[in-house]
Amino acid sequence: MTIKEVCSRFGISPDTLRYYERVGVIPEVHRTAGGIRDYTEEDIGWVETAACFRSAGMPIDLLVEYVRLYKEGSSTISARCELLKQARAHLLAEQQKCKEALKKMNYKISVYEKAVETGVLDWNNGACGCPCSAEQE
Amino acid sequence: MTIKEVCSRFGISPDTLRYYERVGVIPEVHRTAGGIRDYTEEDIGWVETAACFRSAGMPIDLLVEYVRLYKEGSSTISARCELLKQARAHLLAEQQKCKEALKKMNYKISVYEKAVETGVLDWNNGACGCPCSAEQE
DNA sequence: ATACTACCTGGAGTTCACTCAAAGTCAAGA
DNA sequence: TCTTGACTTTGAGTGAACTCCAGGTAGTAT
Repeated sequence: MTIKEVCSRFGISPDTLRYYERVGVIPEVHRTAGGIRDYTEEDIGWVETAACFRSAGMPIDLLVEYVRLYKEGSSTISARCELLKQARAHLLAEQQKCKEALKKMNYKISVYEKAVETGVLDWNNGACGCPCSAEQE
Repeated sequence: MTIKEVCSRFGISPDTLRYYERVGVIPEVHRTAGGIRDYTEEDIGWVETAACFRSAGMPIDLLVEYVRLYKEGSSTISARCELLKQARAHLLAEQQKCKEALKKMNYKISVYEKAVETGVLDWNNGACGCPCSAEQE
């Protein structure tokens, strides 16, 4: 599979894919005799994993370290397991932050929707624990 | 409340707080006669909101635009409402990406935990739809 | 054989969100 | 009053993650 096909499949630019390979977010990709990248299913699996974790905000370093350990072979299995658990903690923290932001956001939107109807913003902070006191008008 | 107290309350550096004010993520903060920032409850409300949304990955521009509209007064209420809905969509997308990454991560960890016990990595891709074919060893 | 397009590399440039430094001011304690 | 330490501004510097560019090669269509 060409780089272009992989790009359109995952919504990543060719520059980004080459960058990922260069810094080690994914292992070296298979090439044609002429030196052009020809992604195997295995390569694509790595790209999908990298794209998934990156889109969730996982830092590059962590993915690079994982690939480094992977290349070292089965002696690093437990190290990789620890790394993944650390990565999971990171993701759970991100998810929690999203949740909190969404809670706050939903409250703000509900107040604004009422205001769009009535023309008056009516914050009711104490009741919801949402710190919107700064926005009384 | 001094800048230091606000910082320790939200885990933000003084530089970051001043930066937020400078670029307009939060409105101008109240000052003492000597020109030193003295955060009111209202100011703190803005900081909390900014910190919450920023930690969830909301871009600075969006928050700046919201504050800009807020300062323009009640004529921008419906515009602000639209902006918040757009922001919510952004957060929901983030949350979804976290969820997908966690699903993949949990599968990988489960495989690795088994491998740490047995010493053998045993991917079972077809069964879970998880693209881990790149990591068979 | 000749275009033409997509790919290659190495390295420089960009964007975002801070973060730091320099030089000066404010405020409390000895 | 002097010192000390926290605050102020302006502007430059940093790190992460791309993104672009120049100059060259691969592969296909005519």
